[in-house]
Amino acid sequence: MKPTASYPTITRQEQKLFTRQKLLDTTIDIISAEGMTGLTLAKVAERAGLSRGICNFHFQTKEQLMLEAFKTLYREHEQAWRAILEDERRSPEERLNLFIRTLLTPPLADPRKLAVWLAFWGVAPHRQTYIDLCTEGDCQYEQAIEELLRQLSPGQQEINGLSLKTIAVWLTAMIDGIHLQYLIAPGRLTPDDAIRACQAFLGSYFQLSEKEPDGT
Amino acid sequence: MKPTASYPTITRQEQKLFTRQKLLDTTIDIISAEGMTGLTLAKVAERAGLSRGICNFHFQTKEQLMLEAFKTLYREHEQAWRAILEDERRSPEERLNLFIRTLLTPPLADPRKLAVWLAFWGVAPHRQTYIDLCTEGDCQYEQAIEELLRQLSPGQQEINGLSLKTIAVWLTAMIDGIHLQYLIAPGRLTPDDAIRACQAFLGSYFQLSEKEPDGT
DNA sequence: TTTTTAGCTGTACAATTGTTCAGTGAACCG
DNA sequence: CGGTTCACTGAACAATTGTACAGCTAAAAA
Repeated sequence: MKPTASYPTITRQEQKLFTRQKLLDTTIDIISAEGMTGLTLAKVAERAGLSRGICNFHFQTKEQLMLEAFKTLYREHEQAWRAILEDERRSPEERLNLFIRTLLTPPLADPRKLAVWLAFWGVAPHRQTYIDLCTEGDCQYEQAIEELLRQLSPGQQEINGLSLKTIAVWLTAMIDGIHLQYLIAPGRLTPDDAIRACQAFLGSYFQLSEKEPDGT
Repeated sequence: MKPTASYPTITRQEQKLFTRQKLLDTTIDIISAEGMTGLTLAKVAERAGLSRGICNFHFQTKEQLMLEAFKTLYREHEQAWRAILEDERRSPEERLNLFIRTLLTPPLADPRKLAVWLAFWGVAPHRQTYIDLCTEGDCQYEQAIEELLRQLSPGQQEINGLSLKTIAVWLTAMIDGIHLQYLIAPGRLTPDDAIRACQAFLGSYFQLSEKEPDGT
């Protein structure tokens, strides 16, 4: 199959970037559907409609391809939470609520995407590079949450003797745990319930107005 | 290598069970060290000091071997929490504290073991058999926690409008999330901190006496 | 003892793996 | 236009994969 010869001819540079991205997308799709053990360079190439050696051409090695796919995932995630946490137009409380809701409901928290995260995490403990990536990404993530919590409780550095950083770490742990539950025990925990769990957890440290979208 | 010819000769039946268990242990060791992608029947056989076809002989297929290893893991885990949660000699509060501490500190919560859990979970979403196993195991687990919470708040079916079951699910989500943090961001969350997180979380629903082992 | 049984060996096999690389043809540029 | 560049091809590679199975040997049974 040849490069899609569209009307306004695509430059070679664009074509390369386009193919590269397609390979990354395909990689994530396969992992999502079949898990880490189902990922094969041949499969990626075939599914992308390209030739066998294409992955090595773009990424040299399979390891590199996986790492790059992982980075893509992290970038998407970062973009999502930044858009919410750092949105100055909303009140801190609004942001926190929206943040929780966004992370615990589709499209961010859909089984397909979560499966990829889990698959990568399952590999991460055995590769320092992955751990480094996680550490770096999660650090900024938690700092952003901490910052939001700080805005939520102006002046105070501690709540009930706990630093805001600690509470931020706890919240991320809780969110990750809920994601795991979604995957491992589908249906056990409804998104609404999960949101309530986080709000209840935070409610014991901050005064949050119960926001009911609609009354019964 | 021949079967270890000990002094009191081992029966054929015992030998078979022994070998079978050794293969399962080796499987878990390899997954722990290299992840799911590092698991190979040849490697298992070699590391166990046995011949190539041994895994197929005992488990027919690789899939079966993995499933059986997963079951072993679940059994160990179940044994651990049952010993604590159902220990009638301790007060409910003691049991809850011990339960949390046990699940969040070594030897149960050591990186080696957690890595295996994570590796299996990473595969689970793609095999119904695994999910079924998880669902079954987790159900009993959560029911046991719920029962303990019930003993902790006698008479009440709800707390702050939340069912005890809901709180039990939340607690397991929190514990899983902490386990994930241990692996993905080692050192970020200390066991002491993690224990405090759970206690703080539960503290907003139950009256628990802060148990300080030693004062500074 | 002799015969039977069965746990295990180790070779063999087809399939698949990640990776290499000379070749190709279209985009690029002077 | 004509020469160069380069994204991509696809056959070939050695290595490794899961699995099958005839044969061996020591335990069990007769």
